[in-house]
Amino acid sequence: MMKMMMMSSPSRSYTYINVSTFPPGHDMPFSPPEEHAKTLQGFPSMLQYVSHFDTLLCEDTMWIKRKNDVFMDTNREDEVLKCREAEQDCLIDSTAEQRALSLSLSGQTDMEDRCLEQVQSLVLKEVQKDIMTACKLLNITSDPVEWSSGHVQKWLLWTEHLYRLPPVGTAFQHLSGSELCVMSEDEFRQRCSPCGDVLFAHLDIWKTVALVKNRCSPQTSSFIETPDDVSAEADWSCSGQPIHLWQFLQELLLKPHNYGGSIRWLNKEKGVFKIEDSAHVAKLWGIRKKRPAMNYDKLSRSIRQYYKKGIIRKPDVSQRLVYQFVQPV
DNA sequence: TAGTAGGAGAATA
DNA sequence: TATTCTCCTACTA
Repeated sequence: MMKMMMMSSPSRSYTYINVSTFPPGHDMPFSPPEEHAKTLQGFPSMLQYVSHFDTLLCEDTMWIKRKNDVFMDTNREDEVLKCREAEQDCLIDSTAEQRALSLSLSGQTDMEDRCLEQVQSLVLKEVQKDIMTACKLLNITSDPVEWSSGHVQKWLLWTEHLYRLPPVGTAFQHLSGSELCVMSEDEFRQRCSPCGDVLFAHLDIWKTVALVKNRCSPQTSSFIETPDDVSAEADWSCSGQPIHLWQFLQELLLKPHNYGGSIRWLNKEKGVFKIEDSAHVAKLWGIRKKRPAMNYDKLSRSIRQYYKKGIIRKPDVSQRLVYQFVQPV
């Protein structure tokens, strides 16, 4: 697993998962090495540094670094619990070893490697899900090598908005995905000094996942898609159908760890949702539909068109920015 | 000021 | 042709 995750880049590779919380008592004053801070520039503020597993713990993100090779984070509750359990086990075992002074250093390393592999497996699954969602929303393939220059621009805009990066402008204009993929981190920095390294890291995640996916057949892989995931992927990667606004909103709502700050359920059973960041949701919709002039005024007008069609309505008690799917999701 | 509501015509797939 | 975009006016919180 470790080898597979390292293969994508000649320098190093990254993957990530978001973690909303972390077990109390494991917090340590944050003092990341300089190269970590550099690589993590543009991501959520880093608050703490946990040395076990060489883990960087941020406000809502856990970054795990191992031998300069892998970054990870997650915020799915179930994955978080498993990550915690895996890490807790290692912490407990590690303490016992120190007290007993009976296990060799190599044995401890093996155990840590096993735990790390468990976490990595969860991480990769999570990353794949996120990438599938992004592909569906952007209507692009998951392998950056296959992207046209238009796809590259969509991905750049998307990443820029998702991670609140400074505008990339025309730094990567007219570049195809294959051209983008052979560029070094230095070239990224030269083209886009404020966030080139961050974009390089994100592209590297996509490249890594595409590489792992291509190398592992569904029969032999322990972490590639479940049957449901496969059908979901087929649905988004091959359909090419224009997406409707109500579908787009539902997809954002299905990824609360990515878009919870912009749109969230108030009552999922009744289909009631609230747009928290109207400008951001409109921007995302504009990117998806290649309508750079999209704003909330226009998006809300489109939502109101659904009133007559019986797709979306205002809830019984009308509130600003709150809507309700007539057919609960 | 920002959001809501809806009419009307244009653009797009 | 259906859907969405765009622009508009009027109104509300």
